[in-house]
Amino acid sequence: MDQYRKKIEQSLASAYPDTEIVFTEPPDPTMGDISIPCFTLAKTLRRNPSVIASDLAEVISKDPELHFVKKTENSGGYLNIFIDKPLLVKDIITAILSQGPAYGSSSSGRSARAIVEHTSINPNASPHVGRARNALIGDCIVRLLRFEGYEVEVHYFVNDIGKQIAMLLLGAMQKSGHPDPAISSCRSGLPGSPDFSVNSEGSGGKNIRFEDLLDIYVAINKKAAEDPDIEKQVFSLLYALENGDSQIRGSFRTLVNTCIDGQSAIFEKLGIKYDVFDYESDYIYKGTAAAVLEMLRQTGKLEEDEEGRLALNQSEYSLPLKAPYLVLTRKDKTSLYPLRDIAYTMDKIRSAPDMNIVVLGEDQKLYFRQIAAALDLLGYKAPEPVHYSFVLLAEGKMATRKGNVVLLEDFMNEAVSKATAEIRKRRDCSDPAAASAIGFGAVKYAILRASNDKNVTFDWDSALSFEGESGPYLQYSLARINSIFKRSGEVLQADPEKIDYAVLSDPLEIELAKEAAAFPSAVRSALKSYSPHIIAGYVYGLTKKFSVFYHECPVLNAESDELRMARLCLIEAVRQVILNCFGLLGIEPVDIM
RNA sequence: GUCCCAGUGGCCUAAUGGAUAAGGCGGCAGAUUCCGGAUCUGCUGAUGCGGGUUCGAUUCCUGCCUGGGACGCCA
Repeated sequence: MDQYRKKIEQSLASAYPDTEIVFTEPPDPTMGDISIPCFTLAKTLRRNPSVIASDLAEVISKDPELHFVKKTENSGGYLNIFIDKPLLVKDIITAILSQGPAYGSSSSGRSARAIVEHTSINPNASPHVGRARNALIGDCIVRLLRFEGYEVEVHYFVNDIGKQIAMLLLGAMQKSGHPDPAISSCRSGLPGSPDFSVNSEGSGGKNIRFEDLLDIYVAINKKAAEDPDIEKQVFSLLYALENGDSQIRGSFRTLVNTCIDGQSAIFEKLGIKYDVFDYESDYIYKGTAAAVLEMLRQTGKLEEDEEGRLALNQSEYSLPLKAPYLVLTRKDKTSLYPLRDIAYTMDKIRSAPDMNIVVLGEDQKLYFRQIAAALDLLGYKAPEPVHYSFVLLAEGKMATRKGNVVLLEDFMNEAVSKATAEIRKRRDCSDPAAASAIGFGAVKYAILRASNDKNVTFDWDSALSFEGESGPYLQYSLARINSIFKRSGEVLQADPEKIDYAVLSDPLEIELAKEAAAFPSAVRSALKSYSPHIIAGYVYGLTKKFSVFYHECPVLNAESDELRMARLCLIEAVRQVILNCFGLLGIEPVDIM
């Protein structure tokens, strides 16, 4: 459709220079394939829209280049254009089949380097479905960029330092039977305090399992709320960590890696992979955080408050803050998260200056503007943030530290066991591979279908629905296409170029082909706004049209051989586009469901 | 208090300022001698409230209401 629009645009441009032609699609296919609203033109040209439409029609009919235009209709200020159907269908199908897996890509990446940072969950527990939204959106963006030809490196920022992780470590030490006296003797927070590492032999950490972390984390947070001593112990741990206590450092790293391994195993099941794990603590050990602090000091905007904390004055950036400061250190000059984040982000920018994306929850919106301002002060162009809203529960918000969450893993397990049951119901057998693909497909679709900035209320029933607009519906449609080819016993011997597409005259066939042809523009708009839901919605629309076609237009039992071949080509093209969408969403095809 | 995001049938979701607001779930009524009924067909039913801009507003501006998020010592 794009190429037709372009040609029409060129043709009209010579007749109407300096006016922009806007194209839309008529609400009903019987009204045409392309439409030009003439109202804005009417205003600039000071003529009736209907007259303008007639004029445009005149120009179009006289241009031999526009032979593909079958007819035009003037409809209340809109000029509706009908494309020659056999030509249209042929163009669509041959384009899809010749480009195959690359169909829909405009290769805008051209091997340029890109970094996408996503997930970056605190390594304190198994991820809940809210965190999963970050990973799924991020992963889809990665897939879109790769589809467009970018050389993408996926980064995960491991927040392995800070109060919450120290809290978890403390909880782990207590849980693993670490003697309390050793902990209390550390309260002074002085370097050289007695050993309370958990990774050396004999003391706990090793036997802490990923599955236990959430309980430990919840328990210690509860305890801390009652006992102020806990916080003091936490700060001593942090002090020791920042000041190079290698055993403490080892304890942190062991615990954090237990968590990261557990988390990435879960995400890997969903097809989400990371290229680089960046450890936040390294920015302290390597001295980069300190170096950045020094750079900021050079700008003259770093101020020390009466308590001794260092904060960046951001008043010139007019951020909607109560006080325009970004606090970078505690009063003991240990770093706060923003400082480490700035140092880290600078690394990423140096590595991929042109395409640098970070996926962040909406709670980070203002914070990220502060980071961007700090980077700007240092002459760095901040990454492009992609924000998303939180997943809520019917009973309220999710909070890891309170323990009222739906874990992604539980969601995945429920979905897979439901898929297993459904398969047994239909085929009376077990098929673990298909069950996983179906269950995980349902999980991904359920999370990706809503636009990023919309709150999602998680509800088990609808999240686990395998009917209607769902992942399994998509896979089912594809399985049906595959099934037709399996039964046909022949793989398209005919050259798609030589098929007579004029036999595809049913409106359902033409609509299906046109829907398939809308894929490239869906990719463009998904990428433009970093919105996976556009792809999700698009592929659902395509499979929906296929289902209708499937019921009305028999392929294998078509009235004639010509029609049969043409329909086979059509569904082969549809299959290709569905597969390309699956590649973008990370949903696996299933042959037999 | 200030700032950001969202408000669409009973529930969930869609719609580059364009024509009759598109789907899913639920409910009701149907479809299988014929390529897979995880499907399809029909019915039911919606733009929070008030102004404004526009030939035209779910979309832009503005006031209010509701929900989510944020606003130097968490990350």
